[in-house]
Amino acid sequence: MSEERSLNFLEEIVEEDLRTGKHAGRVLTRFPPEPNGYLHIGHAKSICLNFGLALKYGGKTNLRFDDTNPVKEDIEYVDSIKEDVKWLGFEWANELYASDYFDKLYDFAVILIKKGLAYVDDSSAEEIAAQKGTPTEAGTANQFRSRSVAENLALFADMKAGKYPDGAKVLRAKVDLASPNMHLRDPLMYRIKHAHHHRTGDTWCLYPMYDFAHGQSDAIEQITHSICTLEFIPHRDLYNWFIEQLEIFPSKQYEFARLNLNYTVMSKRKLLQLVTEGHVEDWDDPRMPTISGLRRRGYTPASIRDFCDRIGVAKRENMIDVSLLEFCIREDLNKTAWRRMAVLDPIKMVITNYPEGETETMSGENNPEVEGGEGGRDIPFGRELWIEREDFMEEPPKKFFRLGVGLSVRLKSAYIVTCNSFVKDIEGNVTEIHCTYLPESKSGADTSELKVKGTIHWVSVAHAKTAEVRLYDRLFQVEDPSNEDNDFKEYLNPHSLQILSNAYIENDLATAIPGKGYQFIRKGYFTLDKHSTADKLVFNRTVTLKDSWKAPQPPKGGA
RNA sequence: UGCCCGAUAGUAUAAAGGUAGUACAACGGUUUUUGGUACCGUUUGUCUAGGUUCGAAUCCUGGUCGGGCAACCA
Repeated sequence: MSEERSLNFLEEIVEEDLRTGKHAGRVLTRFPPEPNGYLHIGHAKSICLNFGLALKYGGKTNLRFDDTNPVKEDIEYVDSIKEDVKWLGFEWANELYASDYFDKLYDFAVILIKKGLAYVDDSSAEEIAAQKGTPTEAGTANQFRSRSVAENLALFADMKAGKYPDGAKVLRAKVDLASPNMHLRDPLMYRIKHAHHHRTGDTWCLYPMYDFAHGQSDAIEQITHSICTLEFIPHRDLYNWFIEQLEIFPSKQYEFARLNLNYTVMSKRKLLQLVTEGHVEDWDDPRMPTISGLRRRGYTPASIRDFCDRIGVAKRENMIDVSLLEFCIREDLNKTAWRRMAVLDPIKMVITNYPEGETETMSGENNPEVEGGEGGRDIPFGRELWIEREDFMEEPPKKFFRLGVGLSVRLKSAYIVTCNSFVKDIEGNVTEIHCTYLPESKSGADTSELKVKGTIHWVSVAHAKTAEVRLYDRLFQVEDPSNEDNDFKEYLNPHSLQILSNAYIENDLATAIPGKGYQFIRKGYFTLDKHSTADKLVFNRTVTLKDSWKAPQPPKGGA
C-alpha cells in the first residue's frame, strides 16, 4: 500500500472528527433500508460506503430497518435485505428496527408537547397542505396550533389509545410556518394508521413519520455519521431541530449523490412494476440491477465491492456507465473462472482423415491466469465435433482468422485443421464442414512448425452434453429510461433475453458447481442458473468477453 | 420565479492558491493455442464573464445550466 489514495469527502470528515477527538475517536454508521423492496446496486453503494467507512476507521455499522410505515413493509423484504448484505461480505454490529423504538419515540413526542413544541391538528391532509403555503408564500397558522399543552397531551394519548380513525388527527411539530425550508413549516410527526405491523403487530395505531424516527433512531444508537442521499438535504435542518429540542445524542447527517447506472432503472417503484407486470421473471431476474439479480447473473461480491470503490463518492449527480460494472466482473472472473468449451450455436465438423470410431483425450488447464493452471481436465476428442456456426464463412473476408474453404485453424488444446469443403441442405444452409487434421500438430507436442492465426473452441459430438444457455443484454434501449418523454417501459429492450436451447458443452460441465463462474472460451463468463437441474443444465451468461473483432464494413452506398 | 445542492475529457473521480492526474470507454501497437488476458502508446477536459493574487479548477461577485424541496412515503 505505498500508493496514497486520495480521500473522498466523507473520509475527510471522519478523519477531521478523529483528529479533533470528536466522539472520542468512535465511528458508528448505519445502513437504514426500509423493508419495502429488494436491494439494488444503488444500495450496494450505500452499504459499501457505510460499512467501508466504519471498517476503515475501526468503527462499526448497524443494520437498521426503517420500518415506520406498516402498509408498505414486509418480513419477506427484511430477510432478503439481510441475505444480500451478508452476501456482499459485510457484518453488522447490531440488527435493529426503528419499530424497536416506538415507545421511546412516543415519549420523545410527549416531551415536545410539554415544551409547547408539538400540537395535535384535526385538519385534513388537504387543509394542512394548503396552510403550508408555497415556496414563495409563508404558511398560515390554524386554530389547532394554539391548543394548550394539557389538551394536546390528552388528545395525543387518545390517538394512541385508538379513539380516532385514520386521518382524523396528526401530531405536528411547532417550528416555523414562514420558513423558506418547507420541511420546517410545522412538519407531521405522527399519523394514525390502524394497520398491522410486521413486527409490532396491532400494538400501535400511531406511527411516526420518517422525520420523527430517523434522526431519533440515530441518536438512540449514538450513530456518529448518518449518511444518506442528496434528496434528504432539506431534511437536515429538521433532523437537527428535533435533536436539539430533545437534547439527545447529536448525530450528524451527511449527504452523497446516489448511484445511477445507464440502461437500467433504479427506483424500487419501477423495479416493482417490472416484476408485477411480468417484464422480468422476478426480483432476481438476471437482467435486474438488484443484488439478487446480479448474484443470479453471476456477479461476485468482490466485483460489486470493487465497482463501488471505483465509482467514488461525491455530491454531484452522476450516471455511471455499465461498462465499468462489466469491467469489474470481467477482471474478477478472469482471475477465478475455470475455462471450459461450449458451443452455443452448433454446426458439425467432420475430420475426414481421422479414423472412424476412434477417440482420444486432450488435456486443458482450468485457469491459465494462475501458475500451474489450477489443475486441468480431460477433454474427449473424436472425428466429429461441434463448432460455432459463426466460426465458418462461405466467403470469408480478409483477416477472418477462422474457417472457410482453404483456411486453417487450431482446435483449442488439440490439432490444427484445414477446411476442404462443406455441405449444404436444399435451402442453402450450411450443415456440415469437412476438414483434415495434421496429426503432428497435437497440442503440447506440435512438430508441424505451422503457424495459424486463429484458434477455435469445439466439443466432441460423441461426448457432448446439451444445455440451455441464456444470453442477457441491457434491459433498456436508452441510457436513461426514466428521463425520456414516454413511459419508461416503452424503452425496454425486446432482445434483453435470448435463450439458446441447443448448446453443446464439455461433458465435464455436467458437474459444474452452483455459484461458480466459468469462462466458456471465446464466448464469455457463465454460471449455473438457479433453475438448472442434472437433467436440464441451464447456464446464464454473466458478461461477454471483450471482443475487438469487427467484421469488415460493407462498402458504403451512395455512389 | 423563494430556498437549498451541484458544475473538471464520452462517463466517473482526484488535484486543500503552485506541472490538470487516475480509472472505465474509444483508438493504435506488442505478446498470445481464447480476436480474451497482459504490456505499451494515442485522442479528448476545468460552464461563463469579471475580480483578488506573482500565480486560480480551487477564493469572491454576477450569470448560465442541471438537480432537489410545498406525500398523513422513506
